[in-house]
Amino acid sequence: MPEPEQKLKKPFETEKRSGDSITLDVVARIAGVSAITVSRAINKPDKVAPATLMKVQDAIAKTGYVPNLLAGGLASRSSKLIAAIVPSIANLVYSSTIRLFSNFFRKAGYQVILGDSGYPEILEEELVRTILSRRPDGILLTGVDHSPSCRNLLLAANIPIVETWDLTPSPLDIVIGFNHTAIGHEVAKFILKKGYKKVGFVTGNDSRALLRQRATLEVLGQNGISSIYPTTVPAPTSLELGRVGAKQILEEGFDRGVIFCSSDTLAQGVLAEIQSRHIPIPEEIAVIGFGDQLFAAFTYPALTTVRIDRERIGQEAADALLDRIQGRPIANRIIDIGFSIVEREST
Amino acid sequence: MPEPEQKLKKPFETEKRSGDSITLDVVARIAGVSAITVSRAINKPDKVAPATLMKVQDAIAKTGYVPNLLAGGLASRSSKLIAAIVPSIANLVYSSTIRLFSNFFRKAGYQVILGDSGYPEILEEELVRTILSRRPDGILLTGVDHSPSCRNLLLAANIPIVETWDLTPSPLDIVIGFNHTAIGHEVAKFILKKGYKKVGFVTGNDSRALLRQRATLEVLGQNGISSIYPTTVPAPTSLELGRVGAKQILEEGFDRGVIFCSSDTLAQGVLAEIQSRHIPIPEEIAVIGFGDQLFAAFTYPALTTVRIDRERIGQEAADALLDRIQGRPIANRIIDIGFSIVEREST
DNA sequence: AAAGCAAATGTTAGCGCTGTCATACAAAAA
DNA sequence: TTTTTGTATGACAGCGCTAACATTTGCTTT
Repeated sequence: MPEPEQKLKKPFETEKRSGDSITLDVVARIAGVSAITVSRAINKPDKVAPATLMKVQDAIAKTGYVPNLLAGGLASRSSKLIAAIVPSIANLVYSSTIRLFSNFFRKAGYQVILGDSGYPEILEEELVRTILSRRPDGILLTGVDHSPSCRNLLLAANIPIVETWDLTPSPLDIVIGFNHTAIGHEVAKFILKKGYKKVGFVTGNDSRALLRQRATLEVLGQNGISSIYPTTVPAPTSLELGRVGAKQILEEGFDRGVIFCSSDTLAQGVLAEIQSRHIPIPEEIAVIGFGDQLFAAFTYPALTTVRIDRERIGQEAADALLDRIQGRPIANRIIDIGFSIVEREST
Repeated sequence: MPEPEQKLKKPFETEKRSGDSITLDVVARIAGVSAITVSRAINKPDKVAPATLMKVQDAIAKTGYVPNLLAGGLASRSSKLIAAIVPSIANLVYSSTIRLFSNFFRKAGYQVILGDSGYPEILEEELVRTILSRRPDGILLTGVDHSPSCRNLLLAANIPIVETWDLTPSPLDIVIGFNHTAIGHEVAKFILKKGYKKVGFVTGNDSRALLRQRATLEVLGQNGISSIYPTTVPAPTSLELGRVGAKQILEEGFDRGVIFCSSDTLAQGVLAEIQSRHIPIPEEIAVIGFGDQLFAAFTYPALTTVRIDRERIGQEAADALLDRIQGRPIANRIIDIGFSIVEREST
């Protein structure tokens, strides 16, 4: 174990209002040009003569200058910041999409800031307010339900907005998602076609997941399936909660049929619980997930699930947002990316 | 499907340099006070008389004023931004820690911006430069290996820095992590104690993971274990890659013993691959993971793994960073949070 | 009643950058 | 040669806010 006390770092001399930081002016003086020329050399290099550009780049390298985007954003009224609000960054469903989204915007010269709306103690409005105080050039939201005051706040910001993961006839600006009710109906038809007589549900406590369950039940009911075992588990789904849900269903006497889970993660837990009881899958109990996450094809048995093209949500959202930001017209304000049922070994 | 063309949102009138945005001055005029009083009402409400505070709050509500933190940060030389650089936000190992970290800082009035260093095409230095241009008040890094120019950049920023997930005798500022070599040694001892004769490795291509493997091999070699099946898989680990690694080991003739994986996710894939071949776990093949993620206790069979207190990394990092930012002395610049081996059903 | 003091509020001067317009200068056109 | 055009650069003001200092107000103290 190394000695904790090496050379002690100099304490952060509270250099507020010191003047020794390296600014555009410093670089300009060293390069022998004016500040605005340095600014141009950085932001619009084609507007600067090659020889000047070189002088400026030398000066930047020599001084280790790092531009101050707070100042730049204030002056140009463009922060080069995109905000994304997701229910939880610790959920692969969202974070993998956000990763693509961020990477796309990075290439376009923007940075993405994340807001996590999954803490029950904070209101979406509060989150949005905090984020808007950074003056993002665009914003991505998850879901289409917002309180009236939140809607006002967003509209007043007068920036491009994309709502995702759901559909609405009246988006704030642009919406990219899919139809949860249609998914419920299709899953029900799939269940009927496969001939399962008993149906269990392990559903996360989330409005969209509950919507899917309701839609599935509707069609199932219309077709005479009445042996239903619904379970709701708390919102951020996990493998553990999948096991908890499955345990509950099993203890209620469910012995054969199919269990429809509101996420692939829950389904993974359901698989584990069933396997721990040595019940054959899918011969006695079949399992359906939701999302078609990367791992769904590689569980044992491989998971039948509802495929959502999450990459496409991220990509379409990024494209639409960037088009709006850069003043290009956009083709559609409402984009339905659809879904499909991927049948694998668990059914 | 709803008609895509509802009332068309007014195009974003390029209101650059318009004067109609709501600023402190507007609020001040409506409240009948000076701008600085509004500023104080927002940031230091105890410095303002209750009656004045109320007037200001009314004016804010009436106007829908949202402070501009770009301007505020520029003027106060404090952005209220904390940067966190992680190898991938789409990795639960990091994103769950970051979530706690962000939540802590949110309560303290800071926002966390994320940088994803996991794209091979971008240099850490470039990422750091982008992030520093937002003038964060503190920065969290993952890992302790940085190029010299990156170190200079970070040091020149003169802000508190926490390096995590590893240990070094000479941190940039503060380091919070654990000893990968010690883990390798302990896992080797555990393997020896359990009496396994053949040892497979499924290791992600990551310097810290490789360090652990090397340390394990060292002790194993010293104790006469020579039946070794090492596999390396590409860097962002996944369930799929776990299966790929296991398949490779199995095809090389590995038939009984233990497989040590560099992440729990890989281990999950290894479990799936072994199960798909109907080989009993742990009777014939045992599996050890790394990280003790939430799901590790709930797989079937439950996973034996190396427990890292990730929450503690996040919490200690947040505490140390905030202490530094607020000028409080910190007790230790080097914090070793240790580890433990959690034995479950897979060994 | 004068002096002293703390709390509340205001004035001023930037923070570091970029938009806008002005200017300088060289090359092309007349 | 003079005029026109375009390119490169610069001066200046101001983005919206807050630190620092200044002033005012209403008190307590002597």
